[in-house]
Amino acid sequence: MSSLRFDISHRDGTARRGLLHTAHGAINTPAFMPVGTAATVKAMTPEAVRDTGADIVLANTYHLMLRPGAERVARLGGLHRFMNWPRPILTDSGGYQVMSLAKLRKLDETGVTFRSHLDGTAHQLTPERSIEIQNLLDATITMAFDECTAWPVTEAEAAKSMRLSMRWADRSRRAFVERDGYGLFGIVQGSVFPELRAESIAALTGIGFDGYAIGGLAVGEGQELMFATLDTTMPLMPADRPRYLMGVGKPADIVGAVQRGIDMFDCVLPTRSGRTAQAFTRRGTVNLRNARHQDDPRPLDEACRCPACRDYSRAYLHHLIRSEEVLGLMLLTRHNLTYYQELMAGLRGAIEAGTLDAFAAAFAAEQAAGDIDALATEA
RNA sequence: GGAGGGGUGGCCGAGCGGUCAAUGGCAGCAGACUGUAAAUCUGCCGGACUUUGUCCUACGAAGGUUCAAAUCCUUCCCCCUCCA
Repeated sequence: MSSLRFDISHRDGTARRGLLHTAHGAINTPAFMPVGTAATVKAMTPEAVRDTGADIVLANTYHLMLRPGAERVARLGGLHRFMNWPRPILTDSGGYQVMSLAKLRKLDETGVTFRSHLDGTAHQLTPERSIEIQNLLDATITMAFDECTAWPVTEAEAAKSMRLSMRWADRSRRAFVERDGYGLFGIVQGSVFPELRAESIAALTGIGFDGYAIGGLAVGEGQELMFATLDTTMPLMPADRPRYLMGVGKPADIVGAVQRGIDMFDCVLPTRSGRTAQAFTRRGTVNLRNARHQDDPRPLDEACRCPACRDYSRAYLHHLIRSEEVLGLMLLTRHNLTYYQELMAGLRGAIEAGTLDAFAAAFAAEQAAGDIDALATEA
């Protein structure tokens, strides 16, 4: 019996619409979790994050252990109070940094020793320490410590990496302190190899987790391979527990993954792209830095309810980006996060209505049209 | 009046006889971004063409030296610093 109640209210094909109950409030699924690595969703106030429709945000063990330090956050009352986000928080275990900071770390059976990207000092992360840190942070959902298998890999390398992650998953489970409304998720690895994914799922369900994540995808393999991997992997995942596709993704990735039964997502794309001038829209992406917008008085997307679209012109957003003004980052991040959350709301509504396939088809058609002029009429 | 320094592609600024259509930076034009070492990174950036190449026009202006000049010489124009 898990301490995280997960109610699935609707199904449409293999997709599910649910509610995950936690100590910090409920999460509507399928859910998108904005990434707030350093205890902040960059360029956003927590109020603004909530206003986009987010129920939960993600923070990062590795970054927060280096600065400001897990013990300090604990002394200050935990992450929710520290960052003024009273709702659920999921913390990544540092497993992604095992991959992304490959040049700065040494890995062995015990765990990983990182050289801090901030000051070069050495810091060790083991499954036990990662779980302890996430406990100190007061994470609502704790992630097992794993190695995000890089791409490309041979099957032998992927197997070795996955099996290490499974041993670490067992240690993570043992280190986790059960509390009501808190949970621990295991992470399925195995790259794009169906047998390895199956072996990984068997290992994790044997240990028992409150939710199951799929890791090691969207690392360069491409959407087709990612979906193919989900197609063979998802039927083996426990049906009554939330399923979380880590690090995904582009809007089209999310739609396809929801159709395949994923309940939770996180991705830096809406926030990072918001800081690099790229806006996500129903008609695809728009680069607001492009000269074509400099004289355009129209809103980015007339139908969008976010402040960037509601109160400002494309020309002004373009000017802010060009001028490297902070407001430009704020507004575009706000818009992208709003777009992602509206997409999730649309997916949830479609599952409730039993019209997910039609929703996905309409989504794809509109994205393919790619005509951003159609988003706006002169105000 | 005297002494000296300098004028380089939109801007700043290297180069100081050939490997220079000319390092860098900025600006400009695009592209990328998927559990965030990212307000970052990459490409293009004199013109034309049959565009991993060829040909034009280019380093204040005009002449000159040289097989060869942004680079050396002469004159002129303009800017800056210091001394009177």
